[in-house]
Amino acid sequence: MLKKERQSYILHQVNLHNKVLSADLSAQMQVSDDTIRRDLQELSLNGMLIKVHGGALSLSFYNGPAASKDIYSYDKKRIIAEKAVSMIQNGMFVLTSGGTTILEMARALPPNLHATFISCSLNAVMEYSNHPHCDVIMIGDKISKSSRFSAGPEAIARIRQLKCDLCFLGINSIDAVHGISDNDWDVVQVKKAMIESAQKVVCLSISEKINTHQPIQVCCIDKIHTLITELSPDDQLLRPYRDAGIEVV
Amino acid sequence: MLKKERQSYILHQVNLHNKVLSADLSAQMQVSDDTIRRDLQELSLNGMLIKVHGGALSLSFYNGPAASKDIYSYDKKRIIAEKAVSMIQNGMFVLTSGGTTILEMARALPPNLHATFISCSLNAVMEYSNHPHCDVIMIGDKISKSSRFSAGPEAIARIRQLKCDLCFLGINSIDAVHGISDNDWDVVQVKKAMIESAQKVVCLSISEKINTHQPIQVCCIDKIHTLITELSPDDQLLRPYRDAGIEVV
DNA sequence: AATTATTTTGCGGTTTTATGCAGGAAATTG
DNA sequence: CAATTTCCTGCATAAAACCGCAAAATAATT
Repeated sequence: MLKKERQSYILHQVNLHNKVLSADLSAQMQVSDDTIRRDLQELSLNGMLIKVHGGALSLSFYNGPAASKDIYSYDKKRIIAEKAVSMIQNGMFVLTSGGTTILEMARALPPNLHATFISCSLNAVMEYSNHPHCDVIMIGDKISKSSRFSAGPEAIARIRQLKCDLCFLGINSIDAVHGISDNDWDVVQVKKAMIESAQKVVCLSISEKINTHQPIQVCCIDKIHTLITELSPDDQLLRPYRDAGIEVV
Repeated sequence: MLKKERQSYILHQVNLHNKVLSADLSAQMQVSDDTIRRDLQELSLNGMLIKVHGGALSLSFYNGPAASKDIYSYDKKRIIAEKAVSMIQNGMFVLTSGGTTILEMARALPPNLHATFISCSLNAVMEYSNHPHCDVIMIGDKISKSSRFSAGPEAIARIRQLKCDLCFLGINSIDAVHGISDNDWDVVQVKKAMIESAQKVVCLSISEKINTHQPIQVCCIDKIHTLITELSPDDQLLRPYRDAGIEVV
């Protein structure tokens, strides 16, 4: 097993479980404690994790999920949110995923809007339920803890019964070849169902995520009607998507 | 369990409850008193909390004026929560309502418990989802905004499909004649369904609510198996309930 | 291809850290 | 003020971290 390989496995484990024990790792990969210790040291030096006596902790353990980075992209998300809310009309049924961009949208809803929001995300539903007039429907199922999201066959079955006007997806990766992709199996299943249950699919993404891809495909690009980023609609980066017939806002 | 992990758990608990007892912590995490004491000492040195004889207080206790009022009934709810969690065994399926007493119970769950919690309450589900091992299932439906609760026929239908080991209800009123009653139609419908879907129904209530009633009946008293209050089980106030054959804890 | 340089790894011995335990001091409670 | 609980100090122990070195694996060079 290569050093790089080992370290990426360690990172994977640490981000998955929020912690790792040196002893576990050395047993799992059949290398000496010293090797693991040196790996953790190196990763810690590069700011990939936090080393502690006996093992290591993920960064999110201290700063909360990537605190500083989020504050940085807050403005961008705000711009996206403003563009998104302008698409929502009174009386509409709106299906949404979770994620920080969607939360920003939920906060940007005009107080006099009368619409119905449907979501699997605990955080999003919480936010929607602060709204004075909008109705909110929570889709239930087993909660996927990392993302605070109902995921499972029950949830998917419920979504399938719907046909909403709009579907807003906060996305992790989009790419003209691979379409939308993500790294969480459960989330992908739910998003797939949401896409099928809406007249119009709108993707929200900060420009950093444009032209990247992740292991699991959500859908190919022709299922998407609209793409919202913080950039100007005629930005060069968005050219491939305009050419593919997507409305870029 | 890593030292930092433990300390972060302590901090979490302190900020949640505004206070912690060393004895509770050492029991919950199965380490010696000394370890906890040293942790508290260290955290106190770093200004993360305020150490006092027997435990620690959150900083907001001194800084923020908010705390002291809550502390009074907090203690009662904490006692109730402790009694309630002791009824939960590994592997059980537990149906719960929402409300502050239930939230307190969710926070008091021992970290090593493995159980499945099912609820309609957004707040409760949020709290359960912080637990490292327990599974959490959200029942979905239209959100009743005032109480942040899924309520409606869909939710009731889902609950009807279950047969759980335990049902914990946080209740607003109980009375030997009228049984349990409440003042929110939607909440009552859901609670009714929950009662029918559990082997054992446990009511949690602070003593102030004993012998009071509200407009809408949830169920009559013989549906209840156990009543938990902050009082001693042989308190005079609870006599009528003991006589009615309810296990009073 | 052979050899040299560089990196990576494992091992023995030492130091540090984390934790529990025992006994006495201090604090809290009734 | 007596009894119980909690706190502190020092000590013991086991685990983890560290250090230096040599073997092994990899990469680079001739």
